Amino acid sequence: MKRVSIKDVALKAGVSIASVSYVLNNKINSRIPQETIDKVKLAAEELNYRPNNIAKSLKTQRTHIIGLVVADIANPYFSQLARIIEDEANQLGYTLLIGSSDENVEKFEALINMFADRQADGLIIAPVENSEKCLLKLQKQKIPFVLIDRYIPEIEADSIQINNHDISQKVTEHLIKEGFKNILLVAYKTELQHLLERTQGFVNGLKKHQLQINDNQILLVDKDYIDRDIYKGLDTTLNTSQRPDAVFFTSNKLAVSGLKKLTQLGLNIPNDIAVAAFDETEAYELFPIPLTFVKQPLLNIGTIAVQMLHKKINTKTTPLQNVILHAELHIGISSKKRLP
Amino acid sequence: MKRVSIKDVALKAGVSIASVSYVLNNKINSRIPQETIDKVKLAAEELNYRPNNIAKSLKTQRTHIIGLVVADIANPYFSQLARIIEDEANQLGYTLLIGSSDENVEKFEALINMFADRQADGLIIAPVENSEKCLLKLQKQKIPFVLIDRYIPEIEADSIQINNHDISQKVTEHLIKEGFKNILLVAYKTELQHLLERTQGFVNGLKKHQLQINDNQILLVDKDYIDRDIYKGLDTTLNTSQRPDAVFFTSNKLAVSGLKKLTQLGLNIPNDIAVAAFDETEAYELFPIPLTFVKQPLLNIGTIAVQMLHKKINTKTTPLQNVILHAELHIGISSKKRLP
DNA sequence: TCACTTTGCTTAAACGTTTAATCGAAATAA
DNA sequence: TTATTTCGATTAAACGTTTAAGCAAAGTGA
Repeated sequence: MKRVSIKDVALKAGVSIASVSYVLNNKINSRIPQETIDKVKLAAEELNYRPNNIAKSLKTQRTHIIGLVVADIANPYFSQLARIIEDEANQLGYTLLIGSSDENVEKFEALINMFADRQADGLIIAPVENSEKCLLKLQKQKIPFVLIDRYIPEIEADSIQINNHDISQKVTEHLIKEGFKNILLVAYKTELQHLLERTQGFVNGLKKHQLQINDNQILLVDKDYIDRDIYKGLDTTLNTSQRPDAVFFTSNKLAVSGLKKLTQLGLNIPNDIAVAAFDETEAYELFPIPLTFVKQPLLNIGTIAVQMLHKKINTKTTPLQNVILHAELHIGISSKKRLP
Repeated sequence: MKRVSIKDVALKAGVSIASVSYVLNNKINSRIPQETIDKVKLAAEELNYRPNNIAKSLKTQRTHIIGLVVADIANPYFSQLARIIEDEANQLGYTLLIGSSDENVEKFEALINMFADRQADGLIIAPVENSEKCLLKLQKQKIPFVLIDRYIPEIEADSIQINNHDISQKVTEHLIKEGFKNILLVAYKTELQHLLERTQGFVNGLKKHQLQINDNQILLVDKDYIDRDIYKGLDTTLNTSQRPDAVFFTSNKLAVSGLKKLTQLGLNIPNDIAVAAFDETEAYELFPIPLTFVKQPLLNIGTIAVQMLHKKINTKTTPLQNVILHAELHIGISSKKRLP
């Protein structure tokens, strides 16, 4: 039982395949009378015709596919974002292809190549470290893309970011205003710009309030050994004379790992140690007390990303756009100073 | 700057396009001498030739695309599973297309149609309620698929399930053995077979131990109003004379919502009320005490699903397979009887 | 009436592959 | 030498569309 093609419809309607194509695509320069239109549509209906997208794509050079490259689709941050992007993409007639890079350049490049080979109309990308050449190649190939979550200073590309520096400084100042003197920052060992900005925001927050920064006030964590590094780091730092009275985790995964450890240590939050975290995840909801966290505007990030990409796909020359969205600080109990 | 095609390679290598195709696909009936092979490969390399998958698909009727239909990619259960499936699919040379149905038949059917229109080689499907006709249609179209997580008794299809009934009965009996007398089951208001089996396992667990089941011992929740129904349900049931001393949540979302509520009510777990949950999610890790939960073999579900599908795609006549995998009961503190 | 435009529709090339069929030259066999 | 086989490669059709170009018939204006 073969698929029914435009040819079969043409035969049944008693017209040429060109006419069928024109009718079915509404490419009617007012040269096709209603009668023919009806004939064709009826035939298509009766044969239950479904257009062959592959043939269509071969001819039109459009696939109506958008590729999404995230670090890990199993990470709630990215899966929530992916869901938003999926909906918006479908809305605009695209199908979404998703790939996880694991923060690994080789995998990243393989994904990009795969999407390029599949001739995705455009890409939404959370770039990894050292992906500059790969992105440059993409630009050379004239495949439209927009960067999300992260951005690469060396690359002039459309992007959607959040105010990483400012919101981090805000978190820091919030903790300072609450009266915490010795805040520990837990961050990734990374060169990713958006994460460096979070650290910089922290540093500038301290500076602004004339607080000195000592060396072990920033705990750097290897992304591949989060639990190990955080457990060890917290163990040692909590035993120093300069024991921190607050911790600021700069990602959801760091926060989850850190909170587990603090709980295991039997520390009361915020009485023994205050906590602020980045991102929002279901996990925070089960923490015994409401957490203070930075809420990213995921809905905006996702929908704007798709819309920007859509525009780029359809009009070759769009001016470069670097959108900066604002994250919100949600203040819970975890960052409240204990009453003396 | 046009894409380089097989034609360009042929020209550069000084051979016909057929030869190029044969060489590049290793379709060599030992009729092509090494010299030509080298020539072609060199030319392809130098021109940086990338095959056009669309043209390839048009000709071969294979897309090397697998479609995955889940209820919601933002649900950790599905995003974890999706990640596993993505990796295994890539391993076998497929690209993964993901769609979320929101447990809605119309969206479900739209997704299936979209994947069919894109001529996915096969589908991995978590079917929704009332999707029978849609799945039958898929069978008629001879598109290979395997069902995961759920299954539809009316449809004879390949599937991968877990032992929902038995593991639920095991959870129930575990609670009974711990000494809990009045266990509340929190379940979805649904006809989905795998969820009914969880309830049935609970009922049979009680029966086996000669415990009677009274009406308000099962709290049915509308999936679209989880928080509302659970909050109200727990409020009322906790105020009855037959106050439950343990709760068994039959999904991760139900558990997260319920645990939030129990915490808000200031109840101590397990001293005031014991808890067991289904599925595994990051959120459980931040709950103050280790939870008792049912751990599904996600890695096996995902990899076996892809492998089964792969086999079905490549050999038209594979016997129907209904794999049943075993979930594990992880016993934490949340289901421990308080010492009297 | 004739020239020209409009209308309605068709023809045919093209998109980039795969692959069966074919073909000439060289090698082997008779 | 001639017939046959093998080797190495090519030709051309096909996959299912889109779309520029073309064409016959009808309509219009002078």
